[in-house]
Amino acid sequence: MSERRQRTAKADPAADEAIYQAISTAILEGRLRAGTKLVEQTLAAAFGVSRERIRKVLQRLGAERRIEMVPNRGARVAQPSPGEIKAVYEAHRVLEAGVLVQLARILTDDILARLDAHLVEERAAAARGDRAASVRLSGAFHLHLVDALENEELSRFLRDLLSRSSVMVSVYEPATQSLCAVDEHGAIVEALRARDVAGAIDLSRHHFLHVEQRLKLELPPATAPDLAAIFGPAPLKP
Amino acid sequence: MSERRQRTAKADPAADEAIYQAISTAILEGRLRAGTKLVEQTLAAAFGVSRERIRKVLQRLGAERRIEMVPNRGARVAQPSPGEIKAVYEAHRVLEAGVLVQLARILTDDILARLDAHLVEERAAAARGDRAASVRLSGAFHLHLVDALENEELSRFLRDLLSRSSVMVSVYEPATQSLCAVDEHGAIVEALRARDVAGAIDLSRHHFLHVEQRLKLELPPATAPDLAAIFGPAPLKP
DNA sequence: CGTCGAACTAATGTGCACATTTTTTGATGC
DNA sequence: GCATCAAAAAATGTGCACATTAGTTCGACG
Repeated sequence: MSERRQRTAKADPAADEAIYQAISTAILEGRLRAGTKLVEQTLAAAFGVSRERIRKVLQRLGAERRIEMVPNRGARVAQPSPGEIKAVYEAHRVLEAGVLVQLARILTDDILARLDAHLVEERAAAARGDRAASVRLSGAFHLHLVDALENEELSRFLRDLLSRSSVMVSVYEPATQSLCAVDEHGAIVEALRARDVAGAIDLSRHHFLHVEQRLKLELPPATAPDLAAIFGPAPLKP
Repeated sequence: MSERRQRTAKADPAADEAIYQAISTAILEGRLRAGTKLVEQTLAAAFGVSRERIRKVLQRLGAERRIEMVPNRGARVAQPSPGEIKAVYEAHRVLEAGVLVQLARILTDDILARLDAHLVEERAAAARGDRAASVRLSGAFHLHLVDALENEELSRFLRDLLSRSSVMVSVYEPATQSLCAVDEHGAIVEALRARDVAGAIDLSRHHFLHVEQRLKLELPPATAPDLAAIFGPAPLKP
């Protein structure tokens, strides 16, 4: 009960993850606007940890292209250009085409059943107007497609793309988040069930084009220097 | 000319890259066997830099899955299981299927001309028996396919897969590296020229299956603890 | 009055010392 | 002789101090 603080943080691996999640969801939910400077010392004070801890988290976010890091100039929340956004969506579209080709080869009733179950869930969320769940499940549908291949590499890549496109949606369409029409998802599953690969790819392609169209590609300057009190005075020790 | 060493390394960004390249190529060329422990202090002494520099490089290699990092237990050269290797090749195959679908849509004479030029180069290397060039150009062919889409995300992902599969080849087939038959590459280009997407995908698929078959999937235990004198006493300051 | 420049401030990069954890070695008891 | 445990040695993780560099402000000169 002495005032003596222990010198080291006892090597707590959960703290890193907690800080990562906090910043990550703050970016996702738009509480940290695109272009906002992320000052290490400020974040360290906000979370009540040392600067090195923050530094590692920022490096990880930088590797995931969620934030942009310039040597000697710090880190900023990524502000993807319309071209980069287009590239991410195109990459997703191209990948899913390959996934559909392979999926048609190994398709089992079990996989179809899981996709159907997901569609039921997704339609239910849409029916009761649960927008948050709809957005989440909409992304999960595409994740289900790759996960069915049971390939860690492909799943990881898609997760990476999804996390980045989520940020983009929050950047370019803060209020009304675009979500995939459930009919389009259902149509893709039906084409798969009929082993119609070309049809499924076409549906997937138009599906993504719809999503891209729905994004209004206008750049809000929005580099308002927010204070890092977004995370509260001491979010880790409430 | 004084003996006084400056305290900091002047923030030399090239040093990090040099160390990264040195370790990277050492893994690639098999001088660092799979499973070899990479001790920070030993590497720091070998390169004549501080331990933190090494630490950053190892973290980068770990993010690329070139080495395996376990908390509190250090880093080892990645020793991918046969399952992981299969996953990487499958991921490459699935991705290339999607690439071929898109490539057929946007195909121009210019792209075909560049692919033809590459095939000429590749055949020349094979004809003169230049094994090293053949291996390099063989990987470059697949890189040319994605690069034709001019999508940074897809190119990055393929580069990642290629660097990992290169390691695997050096692990599982140290002496006679398998290389893609140039005829198969040429056949893919011909199918593309005829806009035969299904045919191109089939050719690509069988092409990868051939490569996979050529890899003898036997695990050499090979965790011989090599000394880090592989890099010489002071490779950065010869 | 505007512009260039130098000092000042603030933020990032890095080496170092120390704590913690893991691994090895040696000794003792069964 | 082998297994178990403890102590030592080694290796990793982390906070801190300081150097370096970008950004800012104030002053002087054209």
